[in-house]
Amino acid sequence: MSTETPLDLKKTINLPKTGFSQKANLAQSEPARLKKWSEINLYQLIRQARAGADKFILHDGPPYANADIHLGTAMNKILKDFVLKSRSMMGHDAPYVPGYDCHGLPIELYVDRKLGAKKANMPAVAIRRACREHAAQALKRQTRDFQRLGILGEWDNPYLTMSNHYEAETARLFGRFVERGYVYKGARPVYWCIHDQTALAEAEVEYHQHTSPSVYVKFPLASDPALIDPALAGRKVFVLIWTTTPWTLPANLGITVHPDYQYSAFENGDEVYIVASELLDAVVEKCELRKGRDGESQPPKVLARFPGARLDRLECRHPWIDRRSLLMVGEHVTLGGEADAETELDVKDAREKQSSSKAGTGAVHTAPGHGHDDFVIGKRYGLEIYCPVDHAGHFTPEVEHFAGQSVFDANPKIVEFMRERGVLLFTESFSHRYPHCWRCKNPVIFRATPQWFISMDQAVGAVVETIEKDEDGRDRSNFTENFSEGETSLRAAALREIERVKWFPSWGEIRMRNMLKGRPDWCVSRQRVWGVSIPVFYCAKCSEAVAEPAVINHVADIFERESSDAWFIKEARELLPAGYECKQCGAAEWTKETDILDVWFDSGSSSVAVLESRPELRWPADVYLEGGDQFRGWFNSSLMVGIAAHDRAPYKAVITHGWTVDAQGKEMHKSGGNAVPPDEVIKESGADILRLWCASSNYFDDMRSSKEILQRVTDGYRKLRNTARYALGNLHGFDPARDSVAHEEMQEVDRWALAELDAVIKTVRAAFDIYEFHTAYHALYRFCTVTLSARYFDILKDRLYTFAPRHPARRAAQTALARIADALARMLAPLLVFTADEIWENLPADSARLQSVHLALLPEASDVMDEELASNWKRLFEMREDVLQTLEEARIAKVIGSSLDARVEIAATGASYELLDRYRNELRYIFIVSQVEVTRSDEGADGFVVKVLPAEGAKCERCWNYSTRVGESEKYPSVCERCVAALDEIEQESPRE
RNA sequence: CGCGGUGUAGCUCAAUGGCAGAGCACUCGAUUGAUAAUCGAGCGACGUCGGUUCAAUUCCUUCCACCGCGACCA
Repeated sequence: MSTETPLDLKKTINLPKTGFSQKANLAQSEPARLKKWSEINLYQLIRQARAGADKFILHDGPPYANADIHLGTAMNKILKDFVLKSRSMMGHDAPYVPGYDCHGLPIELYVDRKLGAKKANMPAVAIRRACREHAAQALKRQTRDFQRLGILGEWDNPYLTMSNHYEAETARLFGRFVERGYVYKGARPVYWCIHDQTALAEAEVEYHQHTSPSVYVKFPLASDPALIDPALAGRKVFVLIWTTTPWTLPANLGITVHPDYQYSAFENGDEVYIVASELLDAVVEKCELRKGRDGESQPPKVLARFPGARLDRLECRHPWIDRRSLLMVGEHVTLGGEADAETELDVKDAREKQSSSKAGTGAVHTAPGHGHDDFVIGKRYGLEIYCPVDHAGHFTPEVEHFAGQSVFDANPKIVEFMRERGVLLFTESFSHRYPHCWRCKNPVIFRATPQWFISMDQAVGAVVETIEKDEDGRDRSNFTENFSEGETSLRAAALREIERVKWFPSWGEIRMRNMLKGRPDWCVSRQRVWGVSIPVFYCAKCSEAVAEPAVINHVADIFERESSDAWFIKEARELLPAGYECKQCGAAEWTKETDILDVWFDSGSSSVAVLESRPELRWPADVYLEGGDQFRGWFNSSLMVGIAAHDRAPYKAVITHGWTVDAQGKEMHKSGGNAVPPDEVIKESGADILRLWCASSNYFDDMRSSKEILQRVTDGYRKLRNTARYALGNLHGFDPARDSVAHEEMQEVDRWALAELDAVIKTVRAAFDIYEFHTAYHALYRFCTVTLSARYFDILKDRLYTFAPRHPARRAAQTALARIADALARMLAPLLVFTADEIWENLPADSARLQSVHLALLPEASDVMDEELASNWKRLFEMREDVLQTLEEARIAKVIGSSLDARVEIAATGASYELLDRYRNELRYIFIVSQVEVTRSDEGADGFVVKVLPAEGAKCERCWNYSTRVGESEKYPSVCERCVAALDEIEQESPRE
């Protein structure tokens, strides 16, 4: 007892001690924690803990059940988990039912490829079975990966768009659209392979270089040319068009010009031609149109210039068919097509190429049955969607001169025919990129075929318009008449509803509105097998189509029991109500529609199919959260279905996130080497790192990810972890129930730290409230690094380490630490699900503590704000900056090493002096020096001057502070007066043997 | 080409019509009682051309770059 060694003194220091390891080892600890959560069924425990609370419904947008997850899908789900967990911790009952989008082309194509030639002999049901299996497998893998991210939800019972109930609901919702008169059947041009005789989806088309005949053709103006310009009165006027598909000319019904471009009418012989002014020279040169009225060569003489709008709704004649060709205006018109081989050339070549390769006249030949733009503008002008080409690519009999010929074979004949007729001005071979069939590699055509539509602009009224059917695409129904924007139209309702929705970020509404304003009718039919069949029947005798809600519901009930496979297995008769007869002709023989529904119709149905069928959910959802691509996708299709079902948007709020890009902001490509695969991050660093990355970035923008960025995130994680660890370590032996100190009895710095905590709590809660997780993260991170680590903890060390364990001042610090650690765990919980729970477990023993932090609520900020304390301490820390700077200078000058070697002398005046004087006895602890001397100086109104000297006295062996009183104690000769007192106290607390 | 978004230090984020803040990274230093830690100091930025204003990173405009959606490629 009399021979105390330094080692024994060291033992009287209260160093941090905790089971919370410095090294996270997340790759191992996370799976273990997941296992534990699964064993206690944490998701259900959370639901139970919030039973009866206000619900918060985040409705999951179903990812496509095809490939494995990538960074983007991981981020999407993590953000959803942030929302769910933060809302749950704000007291809501926030159930999560994840979903999967199972039908559709990508899976069918994948299965096609896998089946290869076998597919031809397989019935549709067998192909569907293969698709179903593929989807089931993919979603199983995705589920595993999503769970690994720490996302809690009903993973054992997700919603699948291919489940019986879902398919039945999808069919019923189609019936709902029918019931409300939105559904019609019409023609629409689609990619069509004349070799395979099938429609192709966009994804099945590939572009290759192709040589087509380029032709310049003159269309005689039928309207009075004086309507364009008086100078043209009485002249023979022609509009010049250019096309590389002469075979579409028999289907020409119009010519489109740009309303704002300038057009010129110029003389060639005794004729007058109209082209875009900008292309005048190029056309004249190409077609050699330099004849004056006298037949002599001359530069083109322009008779009039006018905007394209002047031509609107005038008429031309078809160059050889007795039919009008309507002049229309459209914004899609460009000045000249370009042979686009330049992408493969270098820039210099490309520039040269570009100027010489311009072709076109600024007046676009328009065949609504053979082009998408042509279709859209044709519809706007009420033109027929005319397609005199059959499924094999042959002209139908009504096409004079060319009937029965294949369109590509007819091309040169049409060119020759036009030359003979004198309507052809010029022709040449033209190489350009042209769509080809991905399977047979033949060039494809655009061809109007019958499709099912949902009208955006009117309730059509009649269930199905009677269409003039002649087997194959030559659909003569004219659904464009009486086209008016009704109050009850889907578009009007959608535009109304989006105003009621809260958009995060706010510009989402603008984007949605622009999208809704411009979108054409929704084509919901697909000529495929992997999806929900369009539940429509045709009378075998009179072709009457039956699309009745009652019949559709009858079919849906069968789907409910047997899935939509029933449509492919059963005869029409078995699917229809018993004894159903045709209302038109009384026959009872039926055929089934072979088209399936667009997958966007599937996923759009989810709000009704899921939210209304599960007791824990409700319609509408509080929030949808997806990437910006879903404005046109799921946000849109869900809105349509919501309106059809309930006249309401299915969501109260919509959150959108950006894309995951690389460090340069470029798109990530699997092959580009810049991709950040989530599974690798998890394996190397842990899911919490991935989650923290999501939390650290502003997801409203694109989210950059790279090695360096993840390294920064990992650094940040370590700082958070160490900060928590330090708090936990100093809570060793602290029992909050027994040892807590009342707020008034704490030191000011403790109360300051708790006030700072309150501020962070407010910031974090507010940020969570508006889904700004990065704001919360940065506030928490700043709190940990600056407030805690650099300031509070550093100041606290002396008190925590050297005071007797049960000293009230030490207990006060621990009381604050306990509150801080508890609050940190709660606030970090939505973001760092694993680590926060680990912190939670290592908090001081408390019998009332919940099993998991995820069962807890966010901390509340206390209402009391001590303004004076806050401003005093703000100023004190500003002064501290100056002191630290001066200390650094002294360190460089080798006056001191550690700051405890220093004595600080401050000469202050005015308010600075008042403040320093008031905290006179605290200053050495705040500045972490051994001695502080404050004196009043006379200079200036307010300010202070810092001087650093070596500390006086000797260094206390125990607390490392310098003191002139070291050695006063006989018992503890190497120790300062503070430590003598502390050691006496320790002695009393636990007398040594 | 159209619609929408973004552009602040190497990285991630702030703020603001009046000297642009933070943390990390980097450099240097201290410490060895948060130690594969901790503390300090230093370094470092408003994409571009104009305009409005006493004053612009902030408001308007041009252009550039990047991202998404859509259209085009006759």
